[in-house]
Amino acid sequence: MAAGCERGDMRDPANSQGPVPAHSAPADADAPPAPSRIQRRNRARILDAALDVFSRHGYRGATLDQIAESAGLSKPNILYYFAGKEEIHVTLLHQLMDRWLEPLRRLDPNGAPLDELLSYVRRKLEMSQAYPRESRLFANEILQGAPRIAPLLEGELKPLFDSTAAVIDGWSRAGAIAPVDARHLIFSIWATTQHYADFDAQIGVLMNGAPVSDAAGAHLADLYRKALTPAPEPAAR
Amino acid sequence: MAAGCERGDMRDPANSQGPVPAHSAPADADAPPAPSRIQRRNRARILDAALDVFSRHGYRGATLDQIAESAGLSKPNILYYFAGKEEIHVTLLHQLMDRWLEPLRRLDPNGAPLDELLSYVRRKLEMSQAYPRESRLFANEILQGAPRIAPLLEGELKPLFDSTAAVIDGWSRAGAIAPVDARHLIFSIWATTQHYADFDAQIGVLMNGAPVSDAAGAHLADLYRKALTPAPEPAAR
DNA sequence: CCGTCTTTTTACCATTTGGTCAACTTAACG
DNA sequence: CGTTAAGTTGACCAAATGGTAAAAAGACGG
Repeated sequence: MAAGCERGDMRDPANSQGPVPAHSAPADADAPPAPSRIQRRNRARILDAALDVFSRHGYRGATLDQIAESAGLSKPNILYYFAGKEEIHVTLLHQLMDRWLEPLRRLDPNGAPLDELLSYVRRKLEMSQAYPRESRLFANEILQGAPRIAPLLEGELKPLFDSTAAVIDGWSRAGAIAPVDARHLIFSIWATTQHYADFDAQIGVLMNGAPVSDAAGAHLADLYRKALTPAPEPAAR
Repeated sequence: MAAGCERGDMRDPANSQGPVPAHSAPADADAPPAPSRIQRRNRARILDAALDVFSRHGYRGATLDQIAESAGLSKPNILYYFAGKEEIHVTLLHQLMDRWLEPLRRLDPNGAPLDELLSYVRRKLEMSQAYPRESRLFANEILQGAPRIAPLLEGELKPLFDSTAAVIDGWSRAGAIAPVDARHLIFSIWATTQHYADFDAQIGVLMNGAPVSDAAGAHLADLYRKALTPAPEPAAR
């Protein structure tokens, strides 16, 4: 037990390198004393290296030595910045969740329903392609039963999921889009977009490594436009 | 260098417990001498336990001790039946690939295009729900860059993928289904169906653990029927 | 009941891994 | 420049892990 407790020690897994109050004036009482330039640089290096390693090998398969080498720091030095392996992982998951929810947050309940949903699909796909490591990190965590991210799913993702589903249900009932199961629609969007990041190795084999991005976007736009465009008047036959 | 080499030693990672030639008559020269009842039982136990553990923790995260305990055997006993951790994993991947390709093989080029594709979706979803551990095992392996399954992807999956895509392209060009990018359609089907197994932990949180199977099937049938039903005559209007 | 072959277990081992510690080096700043 | 705090490192540990050796315990035909 005991835990050394005399480290660089900027606990708080949530913050990462987000904008820290630069003004040192008002002295935020108990707030950690503003990370130095070196702290910011090294924490960023570590998190970047850890993202590489965790996203490729999962939590248990990743080692501190790998992270250290990839970050260009010694292992004890890494443990000077983070209390342990788990804290690094949790920090990454917090960062991730923020970025991950952004496309969903930007879905505007007052926008044009079909446009909003198709834009959401596009943003989600772009995000998967721009941040494949984050996507794989998330997939790894969920595959393993979400042991460390479950609270975030419950506390952050679920409320947003529920409210978005409610919006889509509203659109659906109003006839602005075709009748759909909003929740399963969202699952489908997540599945199809993240697939390009998570199953990248498989796609590489099957497509002979040819780039895939444009065709994927076109295909998904087509798929969801057809699924969501409301049927015209059920009149004639 | 060395390698004990005096074990129960039924190498050949491909076979697993498939039907072994029961007739001991013709003496297949170099074939292993037909596994005993105990061998079959214990190998099956080990593979089942290993499937549990590997599918939850990935290759590197799984330990022989976990597998041993879950199988109800001692660790050395497990190594009596398999040459090492990797051989167990590879054996599972071979089994998996067989089962995994079955729904795709059953897609009939001479059937009714729309029915064939919708049946394929249904079978794939049923398979994901009946064998979630296999789905997760596969996802884990691909997420990690397919280090051990790449040859199987190239040798078994890819030919089937290519020929199926060609069939679908044919249907599409003939106007029997709507115009689609066959390869990305297949990716979408894989993504949406396997999502229910692989992201089960997330879905559990978001759906409050309520059963999901029927709604998922209905939603996917609807999604792909809309995507694939050919547009009627572009005549009137 | 015996001898033989298969199966199982009881110790081990070498390596890896997450983590600690005390000493050393480098900024920061008056 | 010198002092103090921040940052870094080599040397260690204890536990876990994949794997081995050899003896013990069954299974089984004769």
